[in-house]
Amino acid sequence: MNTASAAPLTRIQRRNRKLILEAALEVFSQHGFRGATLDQIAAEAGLSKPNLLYYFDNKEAIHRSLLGDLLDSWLAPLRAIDPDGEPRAEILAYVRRKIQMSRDFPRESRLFANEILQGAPRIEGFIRTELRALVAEKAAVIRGWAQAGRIADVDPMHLIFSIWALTQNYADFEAQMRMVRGPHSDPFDGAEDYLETLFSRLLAV
Amino acid sequence: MNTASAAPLTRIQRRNRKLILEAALEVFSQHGFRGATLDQIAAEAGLSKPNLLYYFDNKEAIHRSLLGDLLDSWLAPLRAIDPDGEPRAEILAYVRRKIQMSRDFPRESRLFANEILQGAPRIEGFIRTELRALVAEKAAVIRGWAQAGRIADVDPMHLIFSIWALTQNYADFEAQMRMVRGPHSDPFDGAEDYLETLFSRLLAV
DNA sequence: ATCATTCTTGACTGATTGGTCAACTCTGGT
DNA sequence: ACCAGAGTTGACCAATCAGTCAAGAATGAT
Repeated sequence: MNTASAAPLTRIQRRNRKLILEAALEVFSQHGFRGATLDQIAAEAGLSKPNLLYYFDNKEAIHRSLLGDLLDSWLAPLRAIDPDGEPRAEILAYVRRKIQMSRDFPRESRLFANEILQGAPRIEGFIRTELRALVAEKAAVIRGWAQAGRIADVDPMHLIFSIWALTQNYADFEAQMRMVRGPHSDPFDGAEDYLETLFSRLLAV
Repeated sequence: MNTASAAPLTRIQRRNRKLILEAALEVFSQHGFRGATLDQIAAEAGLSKPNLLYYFDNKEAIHRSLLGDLLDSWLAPLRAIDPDGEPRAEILAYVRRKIQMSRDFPRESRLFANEILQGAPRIEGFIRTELRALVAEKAAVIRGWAQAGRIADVDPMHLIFSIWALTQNYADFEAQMRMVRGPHSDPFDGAEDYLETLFSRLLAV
């Protein structure tokens, strides 16, 4: 039961791998890589620790598998920005996609945040190559829009970073928001409208 | 060498406590509470592990001491918002104070971020009481400004959260920004101007 | 110079960590 | 019903963890 082999997965393999990754996501996203333990993940998954290590080579392999799945879906919303689209609509749609990801996959967002806080040791390659290239490409698109006077003249890099910060914030700092706003509050309430207003006014010519 | 006693600190005590807290900040802010080890902190501080425990009761006492120092300075910039000041200037000054804190104390920001990501178990009390009360107070001030038509009509809660997200972002995700923007870049370059533009346009009536 | 106090640490402990292994049970094709 | 391979786990291991302790070294007031 090693890494990627050509053998087709059995029904049991599919079920247990999913159980493990689901449990690991819960634990890693809350405690980070070093703070998480295999015993905790095993307990959360309802499996024995040796059984975990039957499906994954070691602790890092589980973590790597989670990050791999995550990074794919992380690029998609940014990649979907259409250079030939209506500039303001494209950017606002990107904001909307990102905040929906924070709402639907908050633990994935926190897993990512934990990794960055630790200096991104395990995804440095991804960030320096794929993410960097994609950001450079889309920043050029946005710069073009600004120079053509179709949106306000803002620094594209800061714009992209601010979109990340504002959207992921709702997932990463959800605990704080709930505590500050009270027990019966949903941090996402009004978030989409607020961010649409914010970026609309920022980009208006 | 226990907790808070009335005894005055000696020269050696002051020096070593500072060494320990400095080292602990470095380690805790990168790995979180559970991911950090006393051996690591001891090595970073250049002291032996038993010596660490001569100055602090246990691992948690070191962490608590760091957070305690932090939370004091965390409230100050928000508290400084003057209800009788010029609304837009007050809010922009707050943004400026926050981003300067991110620039000057990035590790403190990451320590805080780590704590929130883990569900804020050790500062839940602080958030639910002091921070919550202060946020409610300042949100009321901002709401008053909006209703008086002195700034645009935005949700004060979302406004405050977005200021936190955008400013702390430069410290918490600094590693990612450096990797995306290249080796010779300073993430803070242009950040202050960008945020001033962003919030100016958001709040303009 | 004396000496009580403060400071320091090597050697330790029991608990927990990631990971192994041999023996076991279950599954599905025949 | 059989059985080869897939799946499972109790018992274990070495390493690391937070924390203890007794004994020694440095300090500073007299």
